[in-house]
Amino acid sequence: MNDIAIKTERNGRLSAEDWAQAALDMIAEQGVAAVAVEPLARRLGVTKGSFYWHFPSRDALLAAALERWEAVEQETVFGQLEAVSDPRQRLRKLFHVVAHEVKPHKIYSELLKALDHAAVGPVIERVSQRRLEYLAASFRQTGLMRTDAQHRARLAYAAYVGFLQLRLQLHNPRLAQDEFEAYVEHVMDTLIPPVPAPRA
Amino acid sequence: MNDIAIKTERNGRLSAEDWAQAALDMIAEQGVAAVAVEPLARRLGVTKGSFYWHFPSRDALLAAALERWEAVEQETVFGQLEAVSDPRQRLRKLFHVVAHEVKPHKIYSELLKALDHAAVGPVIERVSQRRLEYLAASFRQTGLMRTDAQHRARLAYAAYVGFLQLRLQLHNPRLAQDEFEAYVEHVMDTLIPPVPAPRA
DNA sequence: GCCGTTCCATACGCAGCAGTATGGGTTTGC
DNA sequence: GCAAACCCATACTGCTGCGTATGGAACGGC
Repeated sequence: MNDIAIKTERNGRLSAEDWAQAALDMIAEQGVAAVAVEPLARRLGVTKGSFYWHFPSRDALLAAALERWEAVEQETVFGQLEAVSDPRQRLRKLFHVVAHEVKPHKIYSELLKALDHAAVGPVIERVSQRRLEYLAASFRQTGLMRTDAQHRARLAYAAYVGFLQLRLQLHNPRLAQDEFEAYVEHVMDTLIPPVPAPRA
Repeated sequence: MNDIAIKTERNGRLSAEDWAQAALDMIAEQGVAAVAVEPLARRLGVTKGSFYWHFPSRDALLAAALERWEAVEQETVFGQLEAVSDPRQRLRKLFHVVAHEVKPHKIYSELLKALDHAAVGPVIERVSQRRLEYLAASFRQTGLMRTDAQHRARLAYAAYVGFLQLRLQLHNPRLAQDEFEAYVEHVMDTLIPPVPAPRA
């Protein structure tokens, strides 16, 4: 009784974008491998006949979904940081946002797991590269020399990726709420360079 | 011509351990989802008839493979560090080993990707917990207070996990060999606390 | 209201993997 | 050297997903 309801909300016909969005939802929930035509059709309340009118193959759907995701990925997380001018405060806000808004990163996490897939690899490559450069630029502004800023960006980004992997399934979830806050503070104190002391 | 050779090297019969090892090899190469009976049988130069004598089901094979892995996982990486007594040197050696011996961590990386799997989750939970406690204890010995040591261990371990994910497919591989060494140095300088200054 | 386009259902063939049944070959105990 | 346990091949069934073919319903222009 849940499978049919989804379609009737949107009266009747589907578009290619609907299928791409459904594929992204499926990726977020169960990963890239779960993007299958017939299960998606069941969820949307239609049959394969619908799908193969909009797309020539499953791979085409995956490509469209990834393209759609990459297009809107920009403002999802890093868009909230435009306003903050101070690099340290911007990095702190970034860490805070990443630590608490996990849902938007679900798709990215699942795509990382499918890095070996031919269609996924290049997308993650580009997105990660952009984010790394953004991080490196921010660290550069905090006073780190160029290579150190790049290395610190790599370290912070690796910690971010590992955090995504380890968070969902690991340790008791809500008992350690404030302990988690303390952890985030520790991460920021460790990775964000201190303000240079004013020369006496 | 490659599929048949593997079996004939080991003359004839297979054991349950052979199947478990083959499953682990498959996990290292193509992930948990690739652990399928018939492909493994083809690789081993036998048929399914062999498998279903040793195991009642595919899940049983996965469970046996995971049990085998968890049993030998201890000495694989962390066993090399028993000798080093100085905590800072031990951490440095750990970082160095992790950064350069990637192959042994391939299985762990693939198991992380399958954390949602019912049979994989508990194993990773236990292994990660043990490693985290080892890390926390080492950081504790460097002078960090207990909570800081735990947080630093989480951070270092998240960086380790993210490193595993990002390494294989990302960026040009061998051109940045010495740049990579510089990165590892940066990570150690950032995460390993300095020796406390002798009181003047 | 007619027709062409758009969208979808039904029904098919094909392939890959899980699991079962059964019989045959090989080793081992004695 | 014989019987019993051991190990494997063959030949099935069943399920699920991909892709195709074809016809029909709904919607749009006019």
